[in-house]
Amino acid sequence: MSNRNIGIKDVAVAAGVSVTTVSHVLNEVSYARISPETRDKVRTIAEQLGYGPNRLAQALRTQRTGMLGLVSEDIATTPHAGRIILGAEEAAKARGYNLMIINTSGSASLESRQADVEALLERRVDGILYATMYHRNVELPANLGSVPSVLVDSVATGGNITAVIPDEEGGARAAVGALLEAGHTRVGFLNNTDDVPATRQRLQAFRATLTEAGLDGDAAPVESEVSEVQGGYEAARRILTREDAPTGLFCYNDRMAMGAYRAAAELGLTIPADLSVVGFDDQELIAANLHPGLTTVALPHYEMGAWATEHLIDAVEGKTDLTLMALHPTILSCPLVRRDSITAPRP
Amino acid sequence: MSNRNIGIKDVAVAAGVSVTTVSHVLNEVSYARISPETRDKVRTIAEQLGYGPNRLAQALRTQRTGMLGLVSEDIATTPHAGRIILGAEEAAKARGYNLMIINTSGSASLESRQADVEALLERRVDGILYATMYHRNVELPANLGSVPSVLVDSVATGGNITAVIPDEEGGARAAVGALLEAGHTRVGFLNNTDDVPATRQRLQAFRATLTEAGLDGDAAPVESEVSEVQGGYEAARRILTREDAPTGLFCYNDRMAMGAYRAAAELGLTIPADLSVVGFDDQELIAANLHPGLTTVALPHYEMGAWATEHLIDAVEGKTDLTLMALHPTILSCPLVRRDSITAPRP
DNA sequence: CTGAAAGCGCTAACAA
DNA sequence: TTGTTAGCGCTTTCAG
Repeated sequence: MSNRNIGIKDVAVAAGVSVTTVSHVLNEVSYARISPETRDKVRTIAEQLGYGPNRLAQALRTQRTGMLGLVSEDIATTPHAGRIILGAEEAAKARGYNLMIINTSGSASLESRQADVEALLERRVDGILYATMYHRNVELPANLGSVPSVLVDSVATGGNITAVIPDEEGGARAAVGALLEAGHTRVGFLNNTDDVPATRQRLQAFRATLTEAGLDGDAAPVESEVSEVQGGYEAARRILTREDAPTGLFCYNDRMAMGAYRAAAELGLTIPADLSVVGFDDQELIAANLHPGLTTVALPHYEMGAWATEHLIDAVEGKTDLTLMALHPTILSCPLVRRDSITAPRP
Repeated sequence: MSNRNIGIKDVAVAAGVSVTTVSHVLNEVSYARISPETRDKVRTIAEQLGYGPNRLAQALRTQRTGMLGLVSEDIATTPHAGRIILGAEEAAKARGYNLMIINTSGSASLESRQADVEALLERRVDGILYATMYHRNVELPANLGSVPSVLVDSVATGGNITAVIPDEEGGARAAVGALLEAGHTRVGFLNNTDDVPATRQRLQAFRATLTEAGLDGDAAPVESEVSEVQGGYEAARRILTREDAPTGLFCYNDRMAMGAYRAAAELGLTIPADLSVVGFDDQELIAANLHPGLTTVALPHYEMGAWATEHLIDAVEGKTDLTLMALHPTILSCPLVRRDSITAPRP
C-alpha cells in the first residue's frame, strides 16, 4: 500500500541519487541517460517505500492536471445520464485522465451554471464536458470558452462549440422502416408535445420515410401528447379508434409506448398480432420488460460520452483542433433494437 | 469572466501591496489587521483583473484539496446509482467540496479496485466515498484506510469502516403493514433467489410482521425467483394458483411486481380489487407508470449519498471521529410510497 | 498595519 | 551519466 508521506526526495536519499534522477526514471524521460543499475535501484526503493506521486505538485509544475470536468445538467433525473457519465469515465480512464463531476440544474440561472464551471476552472481541469440531459439548445456559460470543451447531447444557441448529438432522423427512419419492412401500410405516430428538436425531427422523418415508400406520409395519422406513459395511453386510444386506425405504431419514446400497450390491451388488441409497436430511447427497464419486449431505437448515450471525451482529450493534447469540429455537430447513430413487438399485419 | 493567467502576485503589484496582504484579504484571515481601504482596493483590483485562485497551489500548500473521491461500483447499470451520486454531489457542493468520480466494476479484481483508489489518493482527495450498487458485503481495497472513508449501501467483510445502509427490515415491515392495515389476512411474498442480505431480511421481516399481527407468519406462502420481471411473473403465477392463494402480495422489488401485474391480468385478477400488491425500490419508471400505480417502498439512495458525504466531511474537518461510527452501520429508513395498488380485500 | 521569505512536491533547464 | 537549482502559485511564520 502506498504511503502518502513519501516524496521523491525521500526516494532520492534512500537510493543515494538526486531528485532529478528519481524524477527521470520514474517518468521514463526519453532524453535522460541513466544506467540500468541506477534505474533498477530507484524503482526498487520507490516501490519499497511505497512512493506514489503527488499529482497536485506535478500539475502545478506542468500546468496539466489530467483532470476533466464534467458538468451534468440534472444528473440523476434520467437513467440516460449514467450512460453518458460511464462512457466519459471509461474513455477518460483509458487515457489516464480522471473526471470531476458537478451537477447543475438545467433550470438554474446562467450565473449559477457559470459558477459551476468556475469551480472546475479553479481546479485547473484540462478540459470540460458539458452534458445536458435532453437533446436541445442550451445557453452556455461564457467561461466555458476558457478551456477546451465539448457539448454532449445538445447544441449551443451560439453554436460555436464542438457538440455531439444523436441521429434523431436516422433513428426515426429506422423505426418506421422496421414497420414498413414488416409489411405495414397503415402506420401512425404518437408524438411528443414539447418543442424540442427531437419532436420535429422524428415527425419529419416519419412522414418522409412513409412518402419515400410510396405511402401518403402527409396524411398518416399522428396524435400528440406529453411524452409520458399517461400521454401515450391517451394518444394511443385516440389513434386506435380513428377511422384510419394504424396497424403499425411508432411512438415518440418508450414511455409513450408503454401507455400504448395498455390502450391496446383495453381495446382488445394483441401486440404484435393486431398492432405492431416501435419505441424510442431503449430504456431497458421499460423496453426489455414490457410484454412482448419492445422493439425500439437506442440513444447512443454511452457513445456520446466516450466520443466527447476522446476528442476533448485530443484537443487538450494538441492532436485536434476543436474549433474545426465546432462548425457542425457530430451526429452519432441510433441503432434499432429488435425485440418482439413487430410482426406482419393481419392480411 | 475570470482570467486564468492572473495570480495573486499580479493583483499585489496592481494594488501596490504585497502578496501577503492580498492573500490575507482574499482569504479573510482573521488575525490579519488590514485597513479597510486596503481591503477594498485589493478586492476591487482582484475583481477587475478577473482573479481566480489556483486551487492546486492552495492545496499543495495547505494539504487540503477540498476534493472527495467517489468510487462507484457499476455506476450506470442501475438508476439508483445516480441518486447516490446526486446526494453526494449536492452535500459536497453545499460545503464547498467537489467530487472526483471513478467507476469500477463490482466484479473487478481487488487489485484493480485498489488501483482506482490509488488514483484518488495520488490526487490527494481529502476523503473517499465507496459506493456499491447493491446492499451487500464487499471486500475493500486496503489502501482505502489511508484517508477518511465511508461505505455507501454495503458493509465491509472486515467491518471496521463507517457504513450507511438502508433499513431493509423496516421497509419490509412497512410494506407488509400496509397490506395488513388494508385488512388482508392472506398475504404472500415473492422473494428473490440471490443470497444477499436483503433477501433474508425482507423474508424475515415478512414473517415476523405477520406473526406479530396474529397470523401464521411461518406458514405464509412464499415463492422465490430471480428478481426480474420474468421471475416475478413466474413466481406470481405459482403463488396465485396455490390452494392458499394470497389476496395481498409483497414483492421483493418493483420489477418482480411488474411481472406480478402481468400474471394477475392473465389470471383475470384485477389490481387492486382482486389482488393488492406492494413492491420495493420505488423505481419511478416502473412504480409510477404501472397501472394502477404501484405502492412500494423507497430506498434512501439520495439520503445515503448525502449522509455519507456529510459525515465524511465532518471527519475530514476533524469534527467527527469516524472510527467511533464504524462499530455499527448507520441505518436509514425506507419510507412507504403510497400509490394505488392496495385496497381492502373482497369480503 | 504590512511585507519578506520559506516551502508545499515536483519538473526541467542547465551544469558538471 | 548525474546533480543543482529555479520556479509552478499559494499560505504562513516571523519581522518590521
